[in-house]
Amino acid sequence: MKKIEEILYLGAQKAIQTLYGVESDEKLIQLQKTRKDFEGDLTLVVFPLLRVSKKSPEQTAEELGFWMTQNVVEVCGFNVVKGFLNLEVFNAYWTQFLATVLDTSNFGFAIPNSAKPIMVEYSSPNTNKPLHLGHLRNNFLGYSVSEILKANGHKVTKVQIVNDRGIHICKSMVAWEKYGKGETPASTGIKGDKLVGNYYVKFDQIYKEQIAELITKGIEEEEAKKQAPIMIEAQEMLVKWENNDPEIRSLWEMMNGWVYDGFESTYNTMGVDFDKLYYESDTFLLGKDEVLKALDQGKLFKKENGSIWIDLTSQGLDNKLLLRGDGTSVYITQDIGTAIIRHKEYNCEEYIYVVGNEQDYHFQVLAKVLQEFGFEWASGIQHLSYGMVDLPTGKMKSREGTVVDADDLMLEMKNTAQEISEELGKLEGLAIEEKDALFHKIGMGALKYYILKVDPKKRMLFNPKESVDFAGNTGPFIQYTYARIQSILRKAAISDCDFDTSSKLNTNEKDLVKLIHDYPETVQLAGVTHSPAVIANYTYDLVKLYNSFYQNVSIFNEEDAALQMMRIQLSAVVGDIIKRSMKLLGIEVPEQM
RNA sequence: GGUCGAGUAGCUCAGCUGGAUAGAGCAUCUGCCUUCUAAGCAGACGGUCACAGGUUCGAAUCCUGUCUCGAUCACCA
Repeated sequence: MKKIEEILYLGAQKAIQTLYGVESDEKLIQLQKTRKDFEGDLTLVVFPLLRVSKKSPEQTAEELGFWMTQNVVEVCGFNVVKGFLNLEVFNAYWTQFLATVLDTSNFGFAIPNSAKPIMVEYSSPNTNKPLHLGHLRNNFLGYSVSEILKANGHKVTKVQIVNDRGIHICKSMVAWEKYGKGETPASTGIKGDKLVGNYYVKFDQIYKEQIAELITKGIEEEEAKKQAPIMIEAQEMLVKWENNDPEIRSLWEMMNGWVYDGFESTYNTMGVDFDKLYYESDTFLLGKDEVLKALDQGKLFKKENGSIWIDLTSQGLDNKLLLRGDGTSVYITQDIGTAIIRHKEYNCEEYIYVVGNEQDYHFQVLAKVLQEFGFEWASGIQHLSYGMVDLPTGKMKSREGTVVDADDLMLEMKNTAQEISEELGKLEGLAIEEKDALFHKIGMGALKYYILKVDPKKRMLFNPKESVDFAGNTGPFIQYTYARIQSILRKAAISDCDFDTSSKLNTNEKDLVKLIHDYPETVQLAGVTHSPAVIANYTYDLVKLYNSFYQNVSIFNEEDAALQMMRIQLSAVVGDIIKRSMKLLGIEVPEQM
């Protein structure tokens, strides 16, 4: 079925040709949705046409409106307000469109695997401390963008790079060795990532004490930081690690293992997953090799102290260090190796890195470096740069203990969902496990929606009070509407009933159908802009409209059977779109709440 | 200081490649449950779209400058 925009565009083109003898293009024919306050469905802005018509705006609009009403079947009327030609579309177009949607599965989505393969990297935590609120935004974004790209027909591979090596994990290891007394997650009942995180904090504590002590002995602060014994131990441990010291390696493996167990449980609660995990410890050596190779090829330069650099000043960037003087690798070295391995293994056309905007410069450099190295596919590297999550009190700071733990937050959301649900008391007939699953759905729905409805690139404020709000523009509001629709569908028990396209749509219904009409474009827009917020906002608009319809129009009291069926089918379509849209956000939707 | 991003209602956010009187939610205030789930609906109140210029039939949107905030410019990750 041809879209009405296209039909009207072609109609307008013909009208202009006939009336003014001119070929027209997108610049001249500007169609847009008619604003709420005016009669009509679509509006042609005639200002750009005045040059051609050589008449007043009103007169031009009148002429075009008249011509189109006569010659375009779908147009049944028009009105003119200033330079705006408001066109009215026949009811039958909308009802037929609705019937088509009913016959289409996954309306608005592209055919799976019909578009270029894309890899999405997200999450990518350090293994020295637990996940927090910032990681939640990252994970929700990464997962959702992957789903949205799939809906746009892309074959998507979800990956993460685990930053499992480096000085940070050595710090936790040193502290555990010295003060851990053999504690394990099993012996303490503490979640693995939390336990390791505790020792990271412990390290910092001791480190500070030692610095203070050295300073009282008259040593400068700068120097004290270098001399603190526990820091020296950590650095020695890192060297041992790089030299494959078996004891250190097994301690490292054990403690990382604890962290992975902890992370797995957190990812589970979050409802995110990965097709493939990469570990920095596996990829950094390749990165080193590639850098040395490029040095041989004369693409890099070496300083006296042996450090290796790339000159990107011709590209508007600076000189960038790729390998330290002592031959050890830096952060970007590893990213170079990882990128190359990934491309070998998956040969994608686009690589999306979901990483905070604090690393904008890093990814600019990474793409340039890989291109300098001769990897053409590096032009497909894209940084999905998202803004930081702030608290009402300001930035999250681990030193000030204002970091919001991911596990704690998710549990709190679920508990709030439970409190509110039980207060409302609509859950009779649900088993305990079903209720528990429901509270999880609602709690996570609230949290994910709260975070994803904001444009990714913008910094966002996380207000704990607002986030547990379940009314208004929230996830639970959308879930609630879905549950309402399911209640209707259960009662109606629709079979594959014929749909009568002669039913006259009222304002509520037509508004809904028009919005449904926009769904495919919305999914595409979310895909090209990598923005779940586009889906979230669309869904909210749809749900708002539906609730208005629901409240103003009775379905089961309708005597006209065809009309009643149309309303039920309309509800079914809305429910289906809500469900699939929420799935794009990683949010589940309940049958009852 | 250089580079990048942001600034829209008291608060949190929408506003696509320029179009009509700038929209939601929260908060405050009014109504609506004997009818398909009131986590809802209908309404009121609330704006110098940071500021100043420019481009044009028309600017929250594009350009220039200024101000404010954030990020970044490490042999950190």
